[in-house]
Amino acid sequence: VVKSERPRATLETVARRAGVSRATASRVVNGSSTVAQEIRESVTRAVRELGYVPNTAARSLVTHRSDSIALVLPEAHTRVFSDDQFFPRLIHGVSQELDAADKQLVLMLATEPGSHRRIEKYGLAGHVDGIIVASGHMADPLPAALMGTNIPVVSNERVFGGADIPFVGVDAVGGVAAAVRHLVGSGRRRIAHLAGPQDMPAGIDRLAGYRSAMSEAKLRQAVAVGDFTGASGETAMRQLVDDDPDLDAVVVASDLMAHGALRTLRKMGRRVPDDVAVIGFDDVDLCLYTDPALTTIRQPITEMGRTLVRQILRLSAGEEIQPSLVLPTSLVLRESA
Amino acid sequence: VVKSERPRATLETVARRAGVSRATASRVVNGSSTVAQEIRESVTRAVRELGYVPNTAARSLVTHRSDSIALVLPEAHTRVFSDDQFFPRLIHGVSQELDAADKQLVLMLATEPGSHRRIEKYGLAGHVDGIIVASGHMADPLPAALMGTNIPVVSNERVFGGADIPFVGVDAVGGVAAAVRHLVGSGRRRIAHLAGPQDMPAGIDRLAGYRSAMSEAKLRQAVAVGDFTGASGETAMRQLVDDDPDLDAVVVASDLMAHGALRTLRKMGRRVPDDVAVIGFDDVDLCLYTDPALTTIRQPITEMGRTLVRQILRLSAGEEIQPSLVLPTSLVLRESA
DNA sequence: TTGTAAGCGTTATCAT
DNA sequence: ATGATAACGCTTACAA
Repeated sequence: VVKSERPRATLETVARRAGVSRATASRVVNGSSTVAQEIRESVTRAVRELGYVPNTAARSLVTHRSDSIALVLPEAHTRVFSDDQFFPRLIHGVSQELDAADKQLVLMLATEPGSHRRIEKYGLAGHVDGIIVASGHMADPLPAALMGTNIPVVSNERVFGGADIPFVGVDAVGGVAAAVRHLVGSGRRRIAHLAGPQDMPAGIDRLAGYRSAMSEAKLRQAVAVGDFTGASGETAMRQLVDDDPDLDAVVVASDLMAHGALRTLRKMGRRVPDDVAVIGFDDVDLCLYTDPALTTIRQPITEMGRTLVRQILRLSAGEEIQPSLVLPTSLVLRESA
Repeated sequence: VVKSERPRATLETVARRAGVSRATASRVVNGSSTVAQEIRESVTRAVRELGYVPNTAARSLVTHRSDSIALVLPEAHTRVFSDDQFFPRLIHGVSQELDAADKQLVLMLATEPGSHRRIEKYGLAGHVDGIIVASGHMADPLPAALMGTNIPVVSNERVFGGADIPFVGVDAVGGVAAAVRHLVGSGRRRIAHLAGPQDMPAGIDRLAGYRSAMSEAKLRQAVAVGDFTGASGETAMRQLVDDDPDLDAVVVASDLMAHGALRTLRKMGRRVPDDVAVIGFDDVDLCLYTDPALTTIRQPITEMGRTLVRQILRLSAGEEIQPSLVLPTSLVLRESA
């Protein structure tokens, strides 16, 4: 098969073939309403016959838009490349919505401080119409830096420190509180929390939800901190049991840690849920396969990705948006609680 | 804080400030060697002071390069959004290497046939300098279609049907064969294979490795087919045991399926590895946390991503490349075999 | 070694 | 409703 190296059709070619000016051809391509039906058709035909596709470089040179959105993910962030599926699900949602809007997705993994400058520069350069930053730790300098450039930015977490970036989050506080209430409702009283890192909103909010529901129920609080990994879940769980051998429930800040907690509980001879009820957070596939199947707090990651895109698109279109949107979480009941 | 809305610096601005022509400024920015030291410095200074960043649209309009590479992933592909980590790891490797080359990563999820045309068109439009397709099934029409456009394409799997696309794969055949030999070497004789889908190279090759090593060892073969998910691993394992209650080992085509197989074996009262040895494929995080920890065949996904990028970059630079590269797999011994 | 000037393929302004 | 024409910001012959 010989490749047909026929030079790519340009608007000029299309115009000539349709017997109109380049301007008119452009109007048709961009769906302007001020073009005669007849002419519109002949241009459309020329486009089809020539296999014309607009040159985006030329287009964005004049429109100052790129029709692409950057998604920036902190590479080092524990959760990103572990198997908690946050990353793939987020991308999935973002990609879906971007597709629908016919925009491109530019993915940037931020190796901690190294590529920050590169990303900032890229944003500045106007190569993208907007940036979605999936921030990890609070006080991550990147989001604020990005806000400095006058390109639209949204985040998946509220970010402290100077800039307040519009964000789309999930109601972790409410989710954990609901989980605690569920436990209280089923008679549990010595309910501990296996928390995530306290320098990330994801860790902080879940703890806050626990504290609020526990003090509301006037129960004594017990907290151990992990780093969202399975291994940390194992050790933190051991500590929790050592501190209070009579504990009868634990709400864990991630499913991976909950999985670790389950292992520890088995090793320590506690039956789940009979002796100790366990509730995770995230709702990853693994929940179905733990023994027993893990009750968990589900957060709608894919939906978050979609919403994030809708927000950044509005922003880049110059519209006003709500500074924050919080998506609901839900308790998924399985066997462990 | 008032945003300084000072218009973005252009090459013109830089040139004027440095007291040179636009052409010379361009030369400095692009690292041409034919510029006097002194001038180079003053331009560099102007660039810094003005915060100049080249406009890529303008640049690619004239150079016909975009300095970006597309990574196309089949969205529907079971493995992509399950938790086998193929997807994140591949992206990780791709991103790393692209960063190093200062190229952008454009991510496209291909909703099965829907967005194929869109992607093909995008490639055709020359918006990217090259495309990496992570093909799922063989006979996926997309890779071949992309080969039709004269933009460079590489894949992670060999693809049949017409076009032969340069690819970077992993030695699944050798990996599984090595696993079988390991089992034979430790005295196992009734070794079954829990295979993956037979319309994907990933499923086919692993089975081929099994068959080759088994016939070499002159052992009777037993195969059941799953779809790479944990649930399918459970049912296929049950079938395998029902067919041969005395089986003493199983090589599974994915860790997720192996996890399912482990559950079934426990339910059926088989001890692992005492009664039945189990070996998985992939080496996901989960392997450390199964009970017992899963021995598995590790494939270097991240490295594959990096290599894929190196190949596509060469191709887009007009260099010749080897039509195929196969990365080694390795057996990771844990407790299950 | 440096400058001049001609594009690259669009969109957008302004006439007509 | 349509057509000239001037940008958009850059690279690259070609001249000097």
